[in-house]
Amino acid sequence: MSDLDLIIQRLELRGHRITASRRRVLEALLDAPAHFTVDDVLRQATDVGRATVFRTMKLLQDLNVVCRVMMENGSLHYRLSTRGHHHHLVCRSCGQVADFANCDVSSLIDQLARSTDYQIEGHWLEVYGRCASCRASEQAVAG
Amino acid sequence: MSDLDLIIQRLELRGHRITASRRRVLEALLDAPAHFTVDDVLRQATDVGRATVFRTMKLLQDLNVVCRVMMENGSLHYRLSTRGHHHHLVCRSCGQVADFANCDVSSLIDQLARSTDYQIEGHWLEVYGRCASCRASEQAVAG
DNA sequence: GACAAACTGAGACTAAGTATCGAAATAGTG
DNA sequence: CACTATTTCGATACTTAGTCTCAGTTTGTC
Repeated sequence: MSDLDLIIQRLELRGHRITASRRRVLEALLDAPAHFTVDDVLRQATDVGRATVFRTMKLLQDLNVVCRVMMENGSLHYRLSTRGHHHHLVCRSCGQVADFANCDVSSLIDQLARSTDYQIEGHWLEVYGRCASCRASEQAVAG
Repeated sequence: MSDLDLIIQRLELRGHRITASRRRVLEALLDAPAHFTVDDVLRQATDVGRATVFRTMKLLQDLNVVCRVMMENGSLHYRLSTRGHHHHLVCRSCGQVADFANCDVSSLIDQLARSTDYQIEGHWLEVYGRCASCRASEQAVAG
């Protein structure tokens, strides 16, 4: 079963209708690079209205089909989300985004809950840096 | 020396001019609640142009006078930043924002650097939950 | 006070997203 | 297949957050 079919199944299970527009948006997503903006989808999914693309993106977020990545400049990009809860590691040079799920924020969270008396219910973590290959090529130039 | 004077000193040290508009923006900030939007500042700092308020806010971010808090709905608020590097703990009920700096993300970061071969240079962490007093009042209603 | 550089406000513009609403498509039922 | 309730659609106007431009003003400095 293709990725497209799997997502469609997920939509159906939740009682959402499978329309031509949604199909076109999904095809655009699956065809997009690792992360993209709503505008990219708009350009790709021809003849789908602006509002519909935004609506569909929001729906897909609710269904955990896509997630948002906050870029360092504050702009939000989207990305197909594979796992459930995870975080992003964004390369400042090439923009590559890697997921990581083995996040041990939980011990931090526990400690924080104790010291602040908050009941902690969620968190958002984005990490920025430089990936191995970008570091390598920079070193080549510098040296 | 007042908070205002301290910030003005910081501006001067970096070679920025002290203008009437900047003064008005600063007064508005210092008078604002714990977190606020640019619009709040605009309303408060009368006769300062939109563009100037945005420019000043950006400048103050660079100088670490204010920092941004990402609310759970994705909107950005601003807040006077006391410490250097810190994170936010946002209460979902009352919107109160607490800082925490004793963040032990560093061990997570080290581990992540090893496993991904990224050179990690920055991170952004926001934590959401419910503060003690909101929990107490909810329990009172429920029970 | 003169001067260059920094800064300003007005307003047009962009980007990202929401609201409205009549029209069209869909899923389920007979 | 036809019917119908409901969902979804697209166009468009609007909002929010922020940027850009540019002529005019203010500042710090000499």
